[in-house]
Amino acid sequence: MQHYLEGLNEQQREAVLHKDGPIMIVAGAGSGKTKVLTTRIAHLMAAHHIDAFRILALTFTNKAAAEMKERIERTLGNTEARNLYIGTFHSVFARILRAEADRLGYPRSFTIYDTDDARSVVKTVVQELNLDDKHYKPNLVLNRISSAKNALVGPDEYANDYHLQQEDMQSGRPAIGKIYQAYWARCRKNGAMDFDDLLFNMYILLSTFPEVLHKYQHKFQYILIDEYQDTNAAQYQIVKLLAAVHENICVVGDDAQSIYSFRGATIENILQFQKDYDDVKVVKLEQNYRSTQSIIAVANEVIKNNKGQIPKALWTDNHPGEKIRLVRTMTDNDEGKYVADTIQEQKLRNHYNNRDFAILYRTNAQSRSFEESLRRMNIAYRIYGGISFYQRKEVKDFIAYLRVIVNPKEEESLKRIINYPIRGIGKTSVEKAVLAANDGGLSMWDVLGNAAMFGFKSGTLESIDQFVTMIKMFASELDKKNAYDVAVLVGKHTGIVKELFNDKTTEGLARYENVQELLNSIKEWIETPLNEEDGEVGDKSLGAYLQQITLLTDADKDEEDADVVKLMTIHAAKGLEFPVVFVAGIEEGLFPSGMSINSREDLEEERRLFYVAVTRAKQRLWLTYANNRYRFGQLVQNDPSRFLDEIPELHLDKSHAGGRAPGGFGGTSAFDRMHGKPSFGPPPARKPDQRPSYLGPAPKPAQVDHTPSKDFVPSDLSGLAPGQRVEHQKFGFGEVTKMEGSGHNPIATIKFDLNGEKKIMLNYAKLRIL
DNA sequence: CCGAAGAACATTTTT
DNA sequence: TGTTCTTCGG
Repeated sequence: MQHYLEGLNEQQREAVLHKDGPIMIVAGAGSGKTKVLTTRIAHLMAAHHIDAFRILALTFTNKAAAEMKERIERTLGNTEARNLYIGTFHSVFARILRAEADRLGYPRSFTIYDTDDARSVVKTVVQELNLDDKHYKPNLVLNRISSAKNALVGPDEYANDYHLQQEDMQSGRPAIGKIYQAYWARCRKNGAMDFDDLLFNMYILLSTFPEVLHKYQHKFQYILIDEYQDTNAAQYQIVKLLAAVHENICVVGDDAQSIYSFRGATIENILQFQKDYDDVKVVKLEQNYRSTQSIIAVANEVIKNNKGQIPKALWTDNHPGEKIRLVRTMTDNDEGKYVADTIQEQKLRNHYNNRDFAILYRTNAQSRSFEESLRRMNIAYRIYGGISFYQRKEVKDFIAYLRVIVNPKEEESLKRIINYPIRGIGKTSVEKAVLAANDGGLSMWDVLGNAAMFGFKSGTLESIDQFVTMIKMFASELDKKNAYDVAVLVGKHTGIVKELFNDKTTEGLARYENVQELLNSIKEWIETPLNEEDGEVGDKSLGAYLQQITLLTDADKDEEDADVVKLMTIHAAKGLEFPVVFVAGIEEGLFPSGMSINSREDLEEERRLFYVAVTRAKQRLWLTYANNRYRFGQLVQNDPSRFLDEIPELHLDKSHAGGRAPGGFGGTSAFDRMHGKPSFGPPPARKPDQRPSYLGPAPKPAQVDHTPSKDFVPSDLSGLAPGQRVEHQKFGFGEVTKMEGSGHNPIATIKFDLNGEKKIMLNYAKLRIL
């Protein structure tokens, strides 16, 4: 009975057994935090008979949630854990917002915008306000709006806030408030929420509808929050509301691992937790079960340079382990090569598999040199982060169709697909529709549905009508068929799948496969069993599917045990562990990032990031940096990171690759002599079709300008046929040799007397038939 | 109206 | 270096 308690140490057990009232678990890296959380939930269910439906667990990634669920199932030996409310803040709130959408004036199947979508809405809004998007850069504006939302500052409040207005004035962007208002309104009109809205609207829902608040306050008898140090103000307020009745709130976190302040997270939440509730139980987990003593020592040495932490001492009983290897290379390419070589060597010497290695870096852009060298050595790898599956153009295009079917008010997706595949509704027509919509207070979809009233010319009108009919047809199929069948129908009926299939280039093939994979994922989603009865959660509609996938990262769909080296940013590595870790690019300006060296707060966050990176390693750790690195294609010099100076010499082994001379500059070492040359192998061969650069750019074929005859009048070209002689405004006289192209886009090939053979698009060019 | 080709610009980090 | 925006020719 309760065998699951046996593997716990004293503090862990204390955290698990504490039943009611607030508890804060300060959990150092690798101290068994997930184990405590899952055991605690299992214990609540098994020993105290708490219904799974009444437990809310908020995690940082979907993957962590899935893992926890699985572990609880294993512990309890049943499938009750499926009924837990467990997931990221964003996905759990999306679920609730879906159920309560009508109260906020949103459709149930509201669209969730990812960052790209949001950016593009900002851009349109800026343009519609007649502002310069060179000055009001969408990214910058969106960040500002995002921070406001994360601080629960709404658009009107923002626009009327003296202090914020002053700030925007001083940065020369006084119109941000206006943009925020317009952006907010546009999202509402589109029936869409961005990531931040999922939090903000959840807060609005709870704070304006007492009966809703009451419902969820009572429903969630126990609340657990992982990675509490990375919660922001909005999340904090929501949690406070939800926990107010039962006060059975358990937060787990480590202030030393707070690395998301750029996303509005505030370390204050965890530092202040004890003041938020009476009688907070505090448990500290300080024993590390993950890493060697050397690794823990280095982590501790570095992090102690930060001020204002919760006092704690991370220690371990583990093997002392090897010293940490510090490696300098000449360039980032050498760094890549060194790491790949070392992986190869370690595999042989210490019998590691590919999956035992991780390469961690500060920025996504650093992945390239590692990719290249790993590929060259035939070592399988996988990159996490970067462009996720659902962000690829072809996937997004397909998803846009599905979004429009479910929520036709949604303009971004509508604009994306209205002329894909090409159906003759071009930019001007779209602009016209948008303008008409804005003038009439309608949605673009409404305008398209009544296109005849808005004076489109007949050809366009026909295309629009066909398009509208098609979307309506898809939508009506949704009542009869499941999401997968409808998606397949969309692929067939629009011709997208066929078009991609016919593209036999490598990229075309990949695009085709991606769309197939998307279809498979829908199928899989349909076939996964629903949660038990819980009405507001489980529905297998297309709308629910779409909401869910936007919140997925590619870290979430890990083909587990694939034997590959993992490459990711340090942020993405949070919560993970690997036998062997390489932390790369430890240079001033890169790590710490050049953006963060101007304030103590930012710099300390970089240091915490370094701490996170180091503590991912279980057995062996390499720290690498390069003297020179390509940035924007330009070779740039970097100094070694200040963090390296904070590591006492005795923990380091510098013998492997040049080491690092005291004071930061190095003499020539064996490694330098080996790797000092900028490149390996034969010099890059010039592509055969490339002209040598000393010849200058290839001369353009001379063009003979033609002055049109005085009586030049463009003829009606609908009957144009090969053999006819024509006059072109610019190219002069010639003979039609061939006709091709489709109905509304005919192309004639014409052999000109003076300018050679050219292809002419007839509905553009002006020709006179002689 | 559409694609190709050149220019401009971009790098923190992510739900 | 790699992507996205703009321009231009067919």
